[in-house]
Amino acid sequence: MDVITGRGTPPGAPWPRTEAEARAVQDALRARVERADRAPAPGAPGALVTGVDVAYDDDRDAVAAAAVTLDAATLEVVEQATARARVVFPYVPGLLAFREIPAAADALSRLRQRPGLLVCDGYGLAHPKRFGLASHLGVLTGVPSIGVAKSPFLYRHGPVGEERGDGAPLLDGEEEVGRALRTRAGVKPVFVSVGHAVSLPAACAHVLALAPRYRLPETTRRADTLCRAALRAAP
DNA sequence: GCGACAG
DNA sequence: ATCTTGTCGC
Repeated sequence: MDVITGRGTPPGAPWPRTEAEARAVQDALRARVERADRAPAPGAPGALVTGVDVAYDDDRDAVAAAAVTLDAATLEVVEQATARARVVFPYVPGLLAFREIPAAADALSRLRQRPGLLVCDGYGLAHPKRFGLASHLGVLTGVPSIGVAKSPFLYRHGPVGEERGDGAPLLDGEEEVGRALRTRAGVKPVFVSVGHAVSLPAACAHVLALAPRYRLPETTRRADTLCRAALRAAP
């Protein structure tokens, strides 16, 4: 698919190397997040949903990314791609995108079909600058995106019902920035936030449709397994 | 200034 | 993210 980042670097400007440069990029791109929902309906037959994940080996300075596209209705794999690269940015809370996107965009660019939705590991609008990894990847590709995280990051939430589908607002003070969503009865919830061109209710519906059995969406499970395999594949 | 902090 | 075995439970 077409990724305007080409091999992972935005056109015109080199990838940020310092925290200050990275924060400036977030400030510049945040206005490009679309609010209107143009993602396919959750579980829509034939709709394509792509999970993206990245694995690291800091000792070998290596990263591997994977993009796995599933049919939204059957959750079967339609196509998948991987990419390997060097670590270009350290992990800094709030700047995760600058560490993950170069390799992730490379893997995405190797997909033949453009998906209707991207599912990222981490957050979108639930971010200090309201521009987390999911929003960043959504804006760069133009594809609607959501973020599904495994921990609440900087945010708080009230009690979440014990049944699958129960949820509670993720709050930054008074502002709702996402949702703690139970995908499996009695299991720790996941933390969903809007990335780009998707509403929060729709994002939650997508997550539930993508996670019929396990805590995490099948998209992220598949992408996680694949990028780990790709990392150890080529020493 | 110090601690917390998606992956 | 990653270092790591067995074990409890559906």
